[in-house]
Amino acid sequence: MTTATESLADQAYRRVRRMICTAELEPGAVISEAELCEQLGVGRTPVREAVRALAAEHLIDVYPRRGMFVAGVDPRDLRSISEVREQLEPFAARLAATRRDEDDLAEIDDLLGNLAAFESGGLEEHRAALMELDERIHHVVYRASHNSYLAHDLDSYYTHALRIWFLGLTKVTHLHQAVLEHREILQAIRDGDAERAATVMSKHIEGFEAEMRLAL
Amino acid sequence: MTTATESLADQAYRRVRRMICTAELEPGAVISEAELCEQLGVGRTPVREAVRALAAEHLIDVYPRRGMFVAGVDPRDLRSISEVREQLEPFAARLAATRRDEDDLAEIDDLLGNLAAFESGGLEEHRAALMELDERIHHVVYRASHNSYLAHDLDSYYTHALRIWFLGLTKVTHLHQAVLEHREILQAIRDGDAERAATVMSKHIEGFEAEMRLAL
DNA sequence: TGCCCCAAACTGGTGTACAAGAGTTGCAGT
DNA sequence: ACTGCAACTCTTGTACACCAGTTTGGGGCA
Repeated sequence: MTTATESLADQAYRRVRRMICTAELEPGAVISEAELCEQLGVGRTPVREAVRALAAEHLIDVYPRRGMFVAGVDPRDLRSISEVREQLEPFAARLAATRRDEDDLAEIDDLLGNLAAFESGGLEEHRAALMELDERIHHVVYRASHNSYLAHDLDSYYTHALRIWFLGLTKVTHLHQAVLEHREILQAIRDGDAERAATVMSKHIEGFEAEMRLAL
Repeated sequence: MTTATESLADQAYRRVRRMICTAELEPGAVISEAELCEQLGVGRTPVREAVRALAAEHLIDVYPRRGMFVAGVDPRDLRSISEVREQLEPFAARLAATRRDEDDLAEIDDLLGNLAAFESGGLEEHRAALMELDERIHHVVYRASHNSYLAHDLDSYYTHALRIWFLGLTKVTHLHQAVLEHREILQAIRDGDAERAATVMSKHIEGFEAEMRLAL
């Protein structure tokens, strides 16, 4: 073993971020360092580090000497986030279509296979699996863009989008259409069709915002 | 004083970031927590927090249990950063041209005045002042875009670009042209000419990358 | 003389104690 | 009954002590 034990701070960061973006910690909820400490079974330093990192991503609002709260999300935030994503996601898709290497293509083919399996079976009952698939698809695009700065930013935005998704998934319609779009994006990237990849990704992001706007 | 005492961690962050992007701390230099502690006169916690934040921005590479080093900068980084900036800066300029409010316009007029003063006088000897002006100009664009997420990301990229600028300013030519472009950008935003603002900003960013690529 | 191993020193990672500010609550005075 | 002040308590901010892992250099052995 290469002691692949990621630091407690990283673990804490991931767990808290997951709690926040799955709405297990609702917007406005108080974040108590002490509470997180015993909940995660670690000391204050890792918890503090995780919380600071989340604050830097605007997932937590910290009021010095008063308390820390899960950031609220209002339509303006949705608009701001979607605005940037509408620029960056299609751009990443365009880059991915021109730069994908063998590893990327292998991952893309694997994901296309998973998508096919989903399309034959029912969709609605596999919501969790579908969300995971969505995440994998977006991340392979980020990775295939071969621009680590872009990938990092898009990952951060994806987290925000995911949270909004969880908050507004009273009724998630158009799942089938979303799946189709994903397939089209992956195929375009695989085929090296940059323009089509960008166009479909653009529609995908815009559709997401429109749907979330209704649910919010 | 309104006891505007920002936390020691924030102060440390700013100071170290400045040290890095002015190349006072050269790429590859070791970052010693203990050394920074006595240098800044604060404890390890604020220093650690600052360093972690800088690591999150890719300005510092941290190898656990081995040491921390100022991140190197190679042409690939320049390309990656410029790629994203070429997307986001013109977009921000476009937004700014349509959303600027009274405060933004006041700041823009002030900056246009400063620019005029620079154009009449010599440029070369006021390098520091010109850089500060450049920073203020970019930041007013970010602010006028009225998208805090976009502004935050662009600020981070601006820091990287500034560092590259410092590293490669053996001979900074075309200063006059850069000043002209700045003026044109500000005027376009003031006039609400979104397309022109985006176009000029685009050229500005591309020109920056081309020049830095030569110097690197 | 060259190689290997062990130990010391330095690094960051973690936990905890203390300090300081903000909010709240209760008491006293009007 | 209401208002103002003061002390309390809960929060985060800071400093420091301790721990684990990595590096490195010196000494012993082949």
